[in-house]
Amino acid sequence: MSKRATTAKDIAARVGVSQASVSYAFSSKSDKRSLISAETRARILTVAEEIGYFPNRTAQSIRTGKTDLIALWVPNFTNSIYLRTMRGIQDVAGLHGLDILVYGGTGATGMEGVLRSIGERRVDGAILIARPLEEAALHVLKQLELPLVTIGGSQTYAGVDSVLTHNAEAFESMVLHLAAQGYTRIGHISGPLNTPTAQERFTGYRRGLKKAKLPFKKIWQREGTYRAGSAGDLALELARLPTPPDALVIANDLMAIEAILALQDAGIRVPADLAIVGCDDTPEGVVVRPRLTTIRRPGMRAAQAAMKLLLERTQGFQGAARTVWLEAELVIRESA
Amino acid sequence: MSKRATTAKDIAARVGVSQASVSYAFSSKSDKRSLISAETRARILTVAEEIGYFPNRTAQSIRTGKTDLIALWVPNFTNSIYLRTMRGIQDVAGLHGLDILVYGGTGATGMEGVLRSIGERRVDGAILIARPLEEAALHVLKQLELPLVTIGGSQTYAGVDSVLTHNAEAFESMVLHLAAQGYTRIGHISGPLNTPTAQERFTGYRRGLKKAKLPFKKIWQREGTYRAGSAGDLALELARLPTPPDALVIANDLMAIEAILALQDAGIRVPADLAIVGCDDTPEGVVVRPRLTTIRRPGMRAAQAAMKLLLERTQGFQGAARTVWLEAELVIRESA
DNA sequence: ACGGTCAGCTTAACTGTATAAGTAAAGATG
DNA sequence: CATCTTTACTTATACAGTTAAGCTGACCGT
Repeated sequence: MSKRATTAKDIAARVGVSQASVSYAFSSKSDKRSLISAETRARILTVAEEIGYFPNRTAQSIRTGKTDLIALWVPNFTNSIYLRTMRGIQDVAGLHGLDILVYGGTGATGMEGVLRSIGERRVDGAILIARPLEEAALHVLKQLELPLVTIGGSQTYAGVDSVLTHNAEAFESMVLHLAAQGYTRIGHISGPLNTPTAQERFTGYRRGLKKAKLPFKKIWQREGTYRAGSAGDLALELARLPTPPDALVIANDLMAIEAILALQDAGIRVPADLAIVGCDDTPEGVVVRPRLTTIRRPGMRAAQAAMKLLLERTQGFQGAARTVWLEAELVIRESA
Repeated sequence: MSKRATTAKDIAARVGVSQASVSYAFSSKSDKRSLISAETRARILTVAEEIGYFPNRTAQSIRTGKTDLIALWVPNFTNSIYLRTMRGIQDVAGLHGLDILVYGGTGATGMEGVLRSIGERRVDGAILIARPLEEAALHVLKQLELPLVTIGGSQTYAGVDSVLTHNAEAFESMVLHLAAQGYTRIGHISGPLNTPTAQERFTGYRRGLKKAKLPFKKIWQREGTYRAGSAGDLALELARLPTPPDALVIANDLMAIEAILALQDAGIRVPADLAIVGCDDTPEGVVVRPRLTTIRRPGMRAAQAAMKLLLERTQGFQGAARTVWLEAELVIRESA
């Protein structure tokens, strides 16, 4: 908004009509009453084109009460599944004329700053990807009476629509897949067990063992961080046990790949000596040798489901909070 | 904006002051005139907190002429360098109270839709990452008289601030590095040669050969796509030449990794038989064995530089268009 | 010829905020 | 003690649009 942007009034003056007519020219949705003649409309649009005039969406918002903006709050996005989801949300949003305000991590001003901004901007809705919500944050968001959808995180919140993936089931299936391949000593490296996702995956792993009638041995289980750095050592620890596991279900691809590389560096063959599976289907999984067998969460479909929930709310749906469950998919490659 | 959001007027009524006082309470920047007493201000803020009131930024914008919004137009973000840059921009923007509208690819409504939206939203500025701009798009953007910064793309546009990376120099250095390692038959797989980036990298490669006094052989050069799918075959073609190159400079990591994997599948050792280097420093490069030697473009610093240019413009700087050049960095790992 | 309808405009009243200008009371100054 | 400041408000207007309501003239049927 360098100098002074051209306004509807400018166009009106130039064409010789009232400002209201300019507004009608741009919004004419063949309504009940006749609002403007095709001729006048054409004259207005022509001049607008020449001058380079667009209606000011900000001014529109203040009158109509809609911003056509949705807030998207993502974790420090490095994980490609969030990227898929972001893309999906963008695509659907684009189809509905919505633009996206992206908030990353806790931003420069912290969680509170993000919430404040979301509130001040009067967005039409918000989507939170894989964000564990603290009580205080949830309270603020609810007070905004904002259509709100969470994606992932293995958790729902009272009164909030959410899209979740059947993670436990996927891990269960993965264990059954391993069992079917003949693996019998299946270990696990989890995420931080104070997070719901890590718990859920752990649960799925144990349910899988039970269904496959395989033993759960605490000694074959380790708690990791989901992050880079420690999974290699944990995998080596397990591999060097007197009775080592013959397969390892690892809670995400990042750790799984670290494990593969560390094992190989130590001369342990994957999957011959120790099979490895991960979860997330990151691009790196296709590059490691052996290619990583993993679980693909439906990022794109989650995005679409979330947008559907959100749009229904913005269009007035008032019912109770809903939860959409999506299936994850096994991607069988070479590491198990 | 479900029902009717609470407004400054509501707060005013509740506290028993005028709407203007509420406005002053929120904006009081110890200015020249005394605008509101600390006492009244506290009462107002307390009530606002209770009700959960935030000033409506949309309404503020229309009055002040600033949206505190910047548009960020990124390619179909799958490449991690764009992620680094996005993160960097977010961080800096956050520090200045700016929120980010993200537009991806050409959006659902195409390039025109994106431009229209940027225009209508009256953003305070726009940053375009690695977007080759068509004449028409550039025209529209200029007509908006919008602070505009491009990042990457090896191209500048008249009147537009830009941040570029010394790509040619980096490729030149890389060739010199290879020469220093004793490689003498250095080939190249480029990106699509109708793009400026691909040309620039090609140029750097040739300049490197010249400086190292090594021959450029057309037969050791192939044109790739930057995308997945073809680089493996091209690398194999080169490797099977009667006199094959002993090192390959490849225009990006994605193709370089494909090349490594394809060569290894064919029993060709990397780097013993054929060394490979890439460009971008993607996370996959750390996962391939041998680890990929590559060029790291300064995504974070590019973001910071771009924000600096943009902020200067939004704060009124009117000078001629500037170009900031950044150095890329060699990341020497194992593949060469 | 005359009231009625309706298309096609204009006028005016909003939207939520910032801010200039006005005002009443208290405090400072001579 | 009268006057001038200063403080702390209120009132009113502007921002750039939307939209209800009013107005005008052309066309219509009777």
